[in-house]
Amino acid sequence: MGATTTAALKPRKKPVQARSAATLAAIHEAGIQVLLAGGYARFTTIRVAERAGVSVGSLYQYYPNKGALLAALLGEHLDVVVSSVEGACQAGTGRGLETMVDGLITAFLDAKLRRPEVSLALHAPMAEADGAALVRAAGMRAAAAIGDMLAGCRDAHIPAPHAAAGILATALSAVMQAALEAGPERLDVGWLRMHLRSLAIGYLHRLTQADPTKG
Amino acid sequence: MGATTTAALKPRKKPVQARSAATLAAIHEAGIQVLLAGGYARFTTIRVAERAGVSVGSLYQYYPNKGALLAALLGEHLDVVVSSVEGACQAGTGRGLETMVDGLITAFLDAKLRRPEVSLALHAPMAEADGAALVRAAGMRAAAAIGDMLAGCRDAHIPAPHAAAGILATALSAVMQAALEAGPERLDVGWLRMHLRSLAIGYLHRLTQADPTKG
Amino acid sequence: MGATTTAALKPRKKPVQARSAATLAAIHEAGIQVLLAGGYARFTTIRVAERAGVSVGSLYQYYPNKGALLAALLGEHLDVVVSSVEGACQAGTGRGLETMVDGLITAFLDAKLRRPEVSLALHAPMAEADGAALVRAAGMRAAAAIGDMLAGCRDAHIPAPHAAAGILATALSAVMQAALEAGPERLDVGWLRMHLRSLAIGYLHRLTQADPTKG
Amino acid sequence: MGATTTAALKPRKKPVQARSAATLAAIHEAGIQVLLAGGYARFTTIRVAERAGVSVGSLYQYYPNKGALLAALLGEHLDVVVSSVEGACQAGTGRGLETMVDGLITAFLDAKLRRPEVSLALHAPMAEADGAALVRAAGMRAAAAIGDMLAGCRDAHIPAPHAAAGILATALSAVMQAALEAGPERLDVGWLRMHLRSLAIGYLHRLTQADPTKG
DNA sequence: CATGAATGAGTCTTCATTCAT
DNA sequence: GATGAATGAAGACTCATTCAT
Repeated sequence: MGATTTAALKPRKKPVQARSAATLAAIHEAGIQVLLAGGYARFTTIRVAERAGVSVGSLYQYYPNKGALLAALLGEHLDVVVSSVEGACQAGTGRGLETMVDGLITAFLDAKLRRPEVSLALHAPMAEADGAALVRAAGMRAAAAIGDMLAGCRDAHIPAPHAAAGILATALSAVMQAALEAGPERLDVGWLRMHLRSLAIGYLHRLTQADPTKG
Repeated sequence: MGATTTAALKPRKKPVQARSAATLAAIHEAGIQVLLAGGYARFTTIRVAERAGVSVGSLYQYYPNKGALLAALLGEHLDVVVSSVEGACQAGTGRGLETMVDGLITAFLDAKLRRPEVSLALHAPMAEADGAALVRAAGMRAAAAIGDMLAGCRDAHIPAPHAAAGILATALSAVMQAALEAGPERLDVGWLRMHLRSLAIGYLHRLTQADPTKG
Repeated sequence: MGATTTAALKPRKKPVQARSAATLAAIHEAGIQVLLAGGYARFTTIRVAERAGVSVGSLYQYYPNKGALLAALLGEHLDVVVSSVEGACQAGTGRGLETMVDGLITAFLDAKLRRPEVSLALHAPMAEADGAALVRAAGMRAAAAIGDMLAGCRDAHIPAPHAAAGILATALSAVMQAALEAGPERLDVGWLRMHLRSLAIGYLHRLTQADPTKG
Repeated sequence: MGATTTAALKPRKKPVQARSAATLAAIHEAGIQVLLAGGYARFTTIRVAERAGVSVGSLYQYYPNKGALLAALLGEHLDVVVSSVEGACQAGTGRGLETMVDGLITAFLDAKLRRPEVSLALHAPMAEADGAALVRAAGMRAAAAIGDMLAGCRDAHIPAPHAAAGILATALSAVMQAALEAGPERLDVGWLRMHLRSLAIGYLHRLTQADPTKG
């Protein structure tokens, strides 16, 4: 299903005209809104089109099917976050552990908190079939970047840095998501940052000490 | 909506005859199978009934609606895991930090790995509306138990133990789930245990050092 | 459909034992209650059986199908009313017009108001296929009795008394039913009786004057 | 439940394209046909759509649910009849009793006999829950109009004219309906008119004489 | 005989997708 | 290109009826 699915989920055409770009953006935004308002279960093409102020037909001009739209929504969000993380990792290369982690977490928090509702809206789709694949891919990209950074840590030797990076990425994402789910307004960013930091540094620090024969 | 939903999702009747118990069990198992085979999107009452070898009508004799079946599946699994964790927490009360964490992780791993496919099957449903609520509730139960245990740690003072417990539970679950998703066969339990341990101990240890003004 | 239907709607067996009679009565009463509580749409065999405190199986011991149960409910009620009317008509034979009408209306009111809820409960079923046939038959019985009575009126010559009787029966029933539907508590019996009387006497009286060439 | 029901039963959208109008009309007509052919019990959305030569989906584009379709069918018919009656009542205002009654009955007969099958088809639905409410409302509109007319009768003082109007409307409708049910072909309109006239005039006339203390 | 679990045909309703205008 | 009416497969759920226990 891999190749076929992937192909089928590609957007139909690139917006070459200004109008197209605007329409595409409207659909995009509408998708998030619909997801937010009614959950994954009420995410229908008609509702998205209505909210975007276009007809279903137009929606299908841009996306060959519902899955492609969902994939686009997910893909963009994941890309923003992962790109941000990748940037931080490049910037952090060669630094000390705490500096690395600080940069990583700052980038991650910034990316996620720019539009917290988007993360909330996409939570359910991320768990389903095609979504999970995209998430997995994004996770691997992030883990690769983080792993590369960790491998070149100046003041600490982290064994199996790419494996550790995968675990780290997973843990940080989950805690972040859980914090968002408690309600954007109840969110204490300083508190959250502190705990993510403790989690990351504590974990990595511990890895440098315990000598895992494996990993 | 809380009460209403909860009420609407309650199973319809307890099996009083032997025949019923078998049917109920078959439906239960079939639910997992269907989820595993086709994902949440293909989880339909008809398919579940077919796989269970009963008619749709029978399914509806035990569950008032699809959501109730899903809730039952989810609820049972979550209960097994959380109960296991609660047990470990009670047993770990008054011990040292590492002992506590070891007990906790062992219980968690045992519960999750007894039937790894179940965790996989239930991943998507856990993200959707009603599922999320159940997960949240289970998470809180677990966090409460872990927090209580941490509060009475013999050899370390963990500030705001219940908050830490919540984060810990989230992180451990996510890493566990990700590990399962990589494929049950590719799973190196020893390796996983080590990393969960490092994550937990590293995090908690760090919390005792850093002096968080907040939390 | 006539003969077949009729045969199929006959109760399955006569209650020869005391227990049977009690069960039958319970089912009967439960039928009315269910109709009253949920309307015709919620009138299901299971609900009736539950309310009667018996199993569906037992219900089917007494009635071969749902229609038969409904027919029995309807039939009994119609029979009570029509019998009462027939009695009044026999008693009124040979009297004057007003005496006749008074007797008729008293009998009708008495029969209908003994258990007003029953009339309400049965309103919808009376309009449906099989019900309508029973109602028609009952109406004809009543019209026959009333017509016979009218034919022998001492102080007035009513042309085509059986035709008039049919119309009278229809009109009185409808007004009665409408009055019940307004709510049993809001019902002013004296007022209702007066109007039924005016309707009947006024109509019949008028018939004696106008010379209908036809009828 | 009043408001809710009413809202839920509203048609979904007005046809803006020519194609839509045709579809809507076809559905409407098909609804009557299905009711006539199979009775209320066989009135299903699928059958209506089939008979209309459209898909179920199309039906649901115009009516949010089955009840709404039924309500529309019923509503239109009732509105035609009541409007006709209202017109006659306005025209009859200030006239003598017999003139009034003649106008009323003519209007009523005309409206009902324009499409006798429609009345037959709608009989059963009129007795069920939502139908009954519509009928009640229509009855009140008619009674109000008739009552207003009667109140201004030139040659007769009718006590409590609106109460009398309600009873009159009920009686006339019932007799009319019963006459239709005997079969449209067996219907002698002259005969029916005469009896409706006798019923109405006889009743009203009698009311003016007898002095009812109440009503 | 009574019970109530099981059946499955039949309903209502939704929604991704197409295509005539 | 845009529109939105039409499609129809598919899903959730009900309920009359049967029959093993």
